[in-house]
Amino acid sequence: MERAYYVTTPIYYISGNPHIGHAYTTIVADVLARTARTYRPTFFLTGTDEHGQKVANAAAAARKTPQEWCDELVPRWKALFSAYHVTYDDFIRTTEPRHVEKVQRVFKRLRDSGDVYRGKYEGWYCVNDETFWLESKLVDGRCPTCGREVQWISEEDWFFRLSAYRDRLIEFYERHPDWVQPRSVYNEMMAILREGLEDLSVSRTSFDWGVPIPDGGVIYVWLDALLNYITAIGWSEDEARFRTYWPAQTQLVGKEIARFHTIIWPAILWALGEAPPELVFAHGWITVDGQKMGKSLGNASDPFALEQRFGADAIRYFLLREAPFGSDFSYSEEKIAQRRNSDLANDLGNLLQRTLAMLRRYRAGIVPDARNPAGELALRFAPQAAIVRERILDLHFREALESIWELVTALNRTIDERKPWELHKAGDNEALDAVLYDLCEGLRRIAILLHPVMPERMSEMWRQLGSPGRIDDDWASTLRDWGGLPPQTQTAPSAPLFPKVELEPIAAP
RNA sequence: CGCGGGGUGGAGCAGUCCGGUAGCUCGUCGGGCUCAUAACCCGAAGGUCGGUGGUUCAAAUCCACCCCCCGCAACCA
Repeated sequence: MERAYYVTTPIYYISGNPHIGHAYTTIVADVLARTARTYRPTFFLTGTDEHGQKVANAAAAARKTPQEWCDELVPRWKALFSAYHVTYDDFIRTTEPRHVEKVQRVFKRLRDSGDVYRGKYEGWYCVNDETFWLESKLVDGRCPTCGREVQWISEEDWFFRLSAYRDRLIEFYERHPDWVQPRSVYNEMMAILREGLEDLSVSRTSFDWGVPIPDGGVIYVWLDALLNYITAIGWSEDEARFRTYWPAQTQLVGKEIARFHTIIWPAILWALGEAPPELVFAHGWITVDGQKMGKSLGNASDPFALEQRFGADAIRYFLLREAPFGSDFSYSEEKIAQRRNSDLANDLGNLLQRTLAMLRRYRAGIVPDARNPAGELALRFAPQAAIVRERILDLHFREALESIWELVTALNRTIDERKPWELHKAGDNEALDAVLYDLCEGLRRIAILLHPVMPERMSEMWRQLGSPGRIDDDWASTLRDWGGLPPQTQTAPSAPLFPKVELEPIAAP
């Protein structure tokens, strides 16, 4: 048995409603988790980041307490993930006692070890970004990232000795050139490391919505937030469980928070005597028609509306198929519609339909007994499971889907070449049975391979094929022999898997 | 000297780190098929890989300079 697979998303900062970007990261993590579950123990964590001044401000503006505000918003995230068939194993909220008490324990431990010390901090602080800025970085006296006004803050703070870990970080980066991906982010982080690191202020006294420090103030929200990845799996509480999952295999983050996860996070872990995650992957952003998402673009990016229109599975497919994972990519409803119609309806859905139609017409919908493990298709499919799994877990989703689509095309081509209708007319039952069996078994395998990406629609495909067993069982058993679909299986054709959707009418110029 | 992303057949994109026949999807054109969601299969046309110079036997890929586009307007992943 391989070591457990632990995958995390960032925990989402709930200062507003979720949007498609939140869905994106979480869907990616779900695909990884579902794939990993087909062969090894897996744990998939997501959650919400609920402390900090920005949340306190948002709550105050809504005339609610911060806790009320969070309690009302969290269900929207859970509803979003549910709408997109996300199967997280745990959803952690940073306001939960199980998290808060461990964060305090971390703080105490770091204080005892000297990694956190008392010092005075003066500097410019951006409330919105929860970040201190050097005067030289300010743009016209404003925050260089968000353009808002910054405040001069002078306070006694606790500091994390981040600078002490710089050399170790550089060495670690050099020894593990793939630990931060994609390459562009690795290079950027390495540049930051070479420039030098300052110690990090890890306490706040100007507001109180955070994890309390015993002698006053609250813990800096980023320190609080980062720790979720270990508090959720029992750090300092359930040693066996913690050792099962840590270090995480894959931590997904957006590129704007890469620095926290690839510089501060490993340093904190080292200070605690723990190893850094094996991989931090910083993905790009979704843009709308090449522009950043914005209110002015209407509700186009409302993930609930998108789900209603195209279906969760089609969007999951689109997000993974459209662009190489890591880079920014432009999405539009038109592109989603095109992918859905072309790849899902025409290539895949239609393949299922035509196969089951022929089976019903020629064989009363019953799978014939004609397994041929040495046939061309069987050989073609044999190596694919391993390839697909490897590509997915390497986060090469597009390549994984392309290799599955080669199989879809192979089945469509098979129909054209072996012409079941002619075999039927000629009364060549043996050849007809053989091709029908190959098609059904091929489809069953495609359903299994695509299940992590499109869990709901592939379960429906599985049902129409009449396949016994679980679609999400261990691939080692479901994909072992060309013959997993038992002869005499009664198929159950029904409505098209992916009905075509109308393309958006082109707006008049 | 602000930061970042990008310029590859009509459109959208891979390939660039680790130089060696320029690939994919859509579209177009031609052909095939009739089982199927007017779907499917085969073939073809179409590219001086933003520009200039350099390194090299060989450059989309490495180096230098230059040009152009986009984002950095909070539903920030």
